[in-house]
Amino acid sequence: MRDRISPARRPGYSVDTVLLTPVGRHLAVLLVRAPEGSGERWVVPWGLPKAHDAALSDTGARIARSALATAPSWMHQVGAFSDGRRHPSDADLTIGFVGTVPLGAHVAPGEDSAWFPIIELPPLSPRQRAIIDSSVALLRVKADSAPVAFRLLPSTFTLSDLQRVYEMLLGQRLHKASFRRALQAATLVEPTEEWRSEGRGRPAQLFKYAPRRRRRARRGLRFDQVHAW
Amino acid sequence: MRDRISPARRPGYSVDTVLLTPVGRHLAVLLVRAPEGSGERWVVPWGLPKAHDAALSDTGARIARSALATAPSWMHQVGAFSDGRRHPSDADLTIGFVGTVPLGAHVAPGEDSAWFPIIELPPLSPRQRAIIDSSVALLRVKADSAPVAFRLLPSTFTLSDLQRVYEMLLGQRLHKASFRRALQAATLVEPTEEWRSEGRGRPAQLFKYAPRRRRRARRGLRFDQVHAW
DNA sequence: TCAATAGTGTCTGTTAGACATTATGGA
DNA sequence: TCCATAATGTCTAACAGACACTATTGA
Repeated sequence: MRDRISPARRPGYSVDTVLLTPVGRHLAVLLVRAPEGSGERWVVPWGLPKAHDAALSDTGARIARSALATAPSWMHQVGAFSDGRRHPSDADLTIGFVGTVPLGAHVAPGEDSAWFPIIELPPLSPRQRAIIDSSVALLRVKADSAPVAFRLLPSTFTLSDLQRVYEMLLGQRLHKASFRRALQAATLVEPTEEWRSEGRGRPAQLFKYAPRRRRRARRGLRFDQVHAW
Repeated sequence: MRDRISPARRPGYSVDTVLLTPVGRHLAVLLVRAPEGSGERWVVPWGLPKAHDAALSDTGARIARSALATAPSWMHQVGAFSDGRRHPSDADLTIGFVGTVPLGAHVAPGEDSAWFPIIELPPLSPRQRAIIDSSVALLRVKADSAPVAFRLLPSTFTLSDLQRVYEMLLGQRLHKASFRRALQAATLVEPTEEWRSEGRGRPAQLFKYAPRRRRRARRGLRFDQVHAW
């Protein structure tokens, strides 16, 4: 029993955008306040396709820009979702997108939106919850196949910033010396002339993303990870 | 009510199933003959959702079973596709699924369907081509995070079979001794009492998939892979 | 001065890849 | 017999992780 809206008027599909940015040691997702009496108090920014959206990604980008007042640094489709009963839209089908916002680049969200660490999400509709989970999983998968980590950082950053981003993407702490050695070997970053001092401790040199050469194939073979499907 | 497609309205979305099985040293995809005059001669098995499909995956599973005359050993959604002009259906939107068929488990396809190695695909609609490419990419990503490789093999197999499957998923040749050492460490397989002789050479022992314990976290960190988005 | 963070050098156990060797069948 | 494939043992260079140490700031 879905909402009593004339079936002919029911939208074909809706689009959700899961926007992620680093906050502290965790990823955070942008949620917007839901209208009163809609079941949940917070929802993922969503919308419906419009005639001038040539591609699916145009719809996602439009919704993201509207929620952020700026464009995300990266977006990717997560998939189509139909299970789970409630969704803010009445659509049977929702296409999910994940987007990134660089560290510190988000304007302070107003009263109608807020960044929630993914380990402390408020109650959400089952479908939106599933889309968020898939979005984080996708970002984590992309972390070691493409430098999506740098989309979560501004154009210059400290190596400690970068390590924290990798740690939140990989979900585990990393060894500092090993991290920097691997980074050196990968020639992904270049130092700048700038330094940044934050509170106590020695100031850190700022680096920029500057991939120089293709890495050679990974050494070896792994039968790792969970066995779950 | 979704199955009642009024003639005036185009269907909301179609579902494509990309079914993959090992053939020789490459993955092959099942294609079915297209009706005369439809633009292409071969198409990926596809269909439209029906009322009794509770979830998206039900539609995909139904289409796959119909094309195979059996159920695939594994299925996963690939995503939603809308770009590319032509598609066998008239739908603006296509949800793609990828499925696996174990080595040798496919019945000889009749005149109306055939397995094509993914390196020698016939002309296809742009959208279906994109869905195939994404399906293969998804399977390759899953190869080292879950033992999807075993879904491409029958219940017992030789270690050379397994290595060939990993090679087609990873897209590179592997070192035999290293492969077996890593496999041993992963405790993913157990030997059976059976042996199989194929042509010349020493007969190979048959193994079965029997994961015994969780692997410990991967050692180290990689900044590998391509930098392309 | 102490505390905190940045950054680097060295050592060691692990291991991926190379190579060699034996085993066992078919042609 | 020759050849092809299976299966395994050994060696070595590479390297992840541990540890220690210096450097440089703010409190």
